[in-house]
Amino acid sequence: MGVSERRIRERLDTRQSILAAARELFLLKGFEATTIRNIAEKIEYSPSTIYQHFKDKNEIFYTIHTDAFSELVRYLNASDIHKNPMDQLIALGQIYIKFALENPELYDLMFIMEAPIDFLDYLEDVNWTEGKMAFDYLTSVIANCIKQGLIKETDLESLSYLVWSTVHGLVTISIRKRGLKIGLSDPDTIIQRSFAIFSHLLIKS
Amino acid sequence: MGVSERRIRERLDTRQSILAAARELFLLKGFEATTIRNIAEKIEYSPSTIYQHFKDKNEIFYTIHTDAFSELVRYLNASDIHKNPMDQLIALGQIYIKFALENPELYDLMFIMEAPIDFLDYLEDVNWTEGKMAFDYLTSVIANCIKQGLIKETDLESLSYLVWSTVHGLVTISIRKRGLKIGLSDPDTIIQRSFAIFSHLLIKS
DNA sequence: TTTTTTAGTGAACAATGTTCTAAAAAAAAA
DNA sequence: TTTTTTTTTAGAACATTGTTCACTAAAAAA
Repeated sequence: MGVSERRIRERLDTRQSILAAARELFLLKGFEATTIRNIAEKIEYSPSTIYQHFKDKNEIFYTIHTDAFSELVRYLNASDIHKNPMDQLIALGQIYIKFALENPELYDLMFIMEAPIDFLDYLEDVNWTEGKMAFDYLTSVIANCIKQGLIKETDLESLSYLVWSTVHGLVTISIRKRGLKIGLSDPDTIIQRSFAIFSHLLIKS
Repeated sequence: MGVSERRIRERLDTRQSILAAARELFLLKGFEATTIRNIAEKIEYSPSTIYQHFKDKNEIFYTIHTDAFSELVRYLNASDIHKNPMDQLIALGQIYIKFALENPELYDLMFIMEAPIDFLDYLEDVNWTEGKMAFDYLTSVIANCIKQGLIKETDLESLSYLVWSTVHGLVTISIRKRGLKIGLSDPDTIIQRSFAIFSHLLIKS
């Protein structure tokens, strides 16, 4: 009898609908303004039902954050069309920036907000798998660059951290609205230009 | 009669005590956990008194953020002991990083959190004076480097933004706890190393 | 048909930022 | 000194938040 299978399926469906509603509200109005009651109303359940599927609000957004990482990684993988690892590295940076600028709220959730990391802390999980995988990918591409003599040999970990930090810095200043308020050029343009300069610095090294 | 002067002084005193209490609680427990009632209790006033001095919680933290900028700028000014603008630029970066790592909560408030910028939005103020002044200082030092041929001539705005982004990225990954959870070396060390690599890239350009 | 398990609800709790009304205190005016 | 006006302060109240708990309805298993 496939009855228990159906129940599992139904349970997964409501879980997914909670996530979909949460994500939609989050993209529309942000984290704080997305309340459990909002989500419940949207899926036509009572607020307490949500707590049957998620421990708390943080877990909901940790899950959304994980999904967003799948999307980012899918994006990043497109960089492997380049044979030359230096080209791939630059493509990687550009894709990363593009993702951040096109999905600022998701980027915020993944790399700035406290909610997902707080949930990780609650799990007493030391490993942020999502982030680690993306970082390891970057590291491997940079390792190829060094191996082929395209970048001067230096400490791989530090260099990878530098590259990540740079693109992260470029986009977060904009996302957290520190760029505009300073009378700079259009965020997108200045980010592109700055990244171009950084790329040249790397290549020439 | 100096009575009104005294009243103004007293008013300023309570205002300052609100700020001091808010700052202390904030450094101890963070933004969310610092409640208006907490602050009121600490200075032995009722919560509503606070609203006679500040429009809302955001204004309190906008003010703290402004004070923190004074401190940062005082720090940064120490960089002018260097005659060589390239040395000064590197010192600037190191001081900036030092400030961020020693005052992570303040740095967070100044460059990551939404509260101060939200208050700026409420004021309909387009200019984030505090940030602009610090950025202009950086820009002027970089301009000197270019003038003296120590850095290859490029778009000044983009290069300044790149330098700021890089150090900002280096420290914010750590502050928002994305570094540790990835199995990297000790945050302080890796930040130092990455910044050293970045400095070399800049110099050689 | 009865029992057990599951799904779902509504009311309630404590805490939050904020506002409003009224009291108390201080200063100014008489 | 007494009265009036202004300023300070407090306390209660409001709407909203995340979250929990005791209970009901429904479905599945026995």
